[in-house]
Amino acid sequence: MKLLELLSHNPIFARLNTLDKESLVQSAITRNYQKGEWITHLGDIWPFLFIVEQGCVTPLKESSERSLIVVELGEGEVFWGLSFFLDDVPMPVALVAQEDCRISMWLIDHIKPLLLENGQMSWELTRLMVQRMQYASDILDEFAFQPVTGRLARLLLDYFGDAVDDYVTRDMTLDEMAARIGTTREMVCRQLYKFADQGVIQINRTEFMISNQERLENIAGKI
Amino acid sequence: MKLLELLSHNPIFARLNTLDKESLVQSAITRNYQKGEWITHLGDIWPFLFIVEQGCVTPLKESSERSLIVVELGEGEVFWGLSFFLDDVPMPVALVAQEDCRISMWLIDHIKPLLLENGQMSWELTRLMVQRMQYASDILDEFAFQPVTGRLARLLLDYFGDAVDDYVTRDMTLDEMAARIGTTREMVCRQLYKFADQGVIQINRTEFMISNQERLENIAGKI
DNA sequence: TGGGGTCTTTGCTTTAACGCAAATCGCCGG
DNA sequence: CCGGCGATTTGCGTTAAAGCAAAGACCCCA
Repeated sequence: MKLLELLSHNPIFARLNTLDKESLVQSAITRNYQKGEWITHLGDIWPFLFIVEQGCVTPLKESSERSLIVVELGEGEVFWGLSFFLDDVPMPVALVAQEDCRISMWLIDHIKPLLLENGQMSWELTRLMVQRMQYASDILDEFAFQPVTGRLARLLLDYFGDAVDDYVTRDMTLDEMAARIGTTREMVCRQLYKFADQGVIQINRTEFMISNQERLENIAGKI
Repeated sequence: MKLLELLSHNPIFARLNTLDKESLVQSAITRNYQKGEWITHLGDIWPFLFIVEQGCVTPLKESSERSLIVVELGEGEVFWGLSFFLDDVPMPVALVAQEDCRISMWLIDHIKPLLLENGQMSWELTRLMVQRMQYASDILDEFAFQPVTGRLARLLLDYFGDAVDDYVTRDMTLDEMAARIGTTREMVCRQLYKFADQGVIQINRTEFMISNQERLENIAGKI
């Protein structure tokens, strides 16, 4: 989809008049990234707001040992570096291209005037932020109250939701699952086979299915 | 401090004209709460934005077993229920009066027109949200990457920062510390005495001091 | 001054999570 | 078809965290 069209479909930009939108298209810095490429690193001062034009970007947290995939940003989704809004605040996540992708980004100077002029745009941005907070809050809940078992159950439901009573290929590596729930590949593997022993899922080296969705939800939902 | 004065000192409301501010004071719902009283519960639909007039409010997360104190809101600080912005989204935290306190709150109808009219106000609200996100992100970092040891070290530094080489009374219970770092009172107690064994802090039943700040920061900072 | 209630401390036990290393499997290119 | 590479699986040992229970210590108030 073309950038102008993407903007028109995004709640934040949709209500802008055509002139403003076209001016945004003009001032956008558009870049392509290859799968696995780093768009920016954790700790960088990266004062941009961007929209994913194509592909998929994942913000991820990193420590010396492990990394944690926080979310996936697909086509049309908007994200920002904190220093877009607050001077000199470093990125709390790195941004990595999950697949080949293209993003368009802006510096504050091109966006702020629009926000100040346009109450509806500010309002929609605020709402997006509230949604993100809700999401972050859910993640924190899981880490604070749920053991690995529960977090993995939730991941399986979210990611393999259409594998209920139906084999699908395992298209996420153990390492990736581990990164999404904050543990190690070995733990994930063991826990998967423990689920299998309990009859909740069926699994082999390459395929996977959920055989007892209700029970899996039960394991995931004990918050 | 009087409500009007508080508004004038808060970045979000400061730039409003006097008339708008006075109208806000008029439309505010002001309530007093006693220490320990619940302002709202987790999961409630609570569509208010509020400012703390007096005292201290703590948002806290709860599961069946444990609770987690996320932050403290002191005089002049602003907070909101998610359903202030997004219909029917439940509270991700409960709100409890940490001390006797008074808060003034508004429904969306009294605030949204101001936000739409007043770009500067929207902008400041957005900035506040970004700050809160940064804070939330730090908390998540700790839970994802730091063991109890590290989280406790950080808490001691944040909360007893002025107890460096100087005894202070232990004015936070073990249960409260545990709730702030997501563990149990026994763990906190044991870990405190482990720190003492290592010479990092000194502690007895009623008093406490940090005897080796640098080392404590080192323990806290291994992210 | 004594008793109840709350908070702290500690020993013991159990469980969850982790780390390392070896074995195994599946796939891809030659 | 073979070899190699990366991903998966599993066994084993270790550490971190939690749970339970009992023993102290402190404070408040009658």
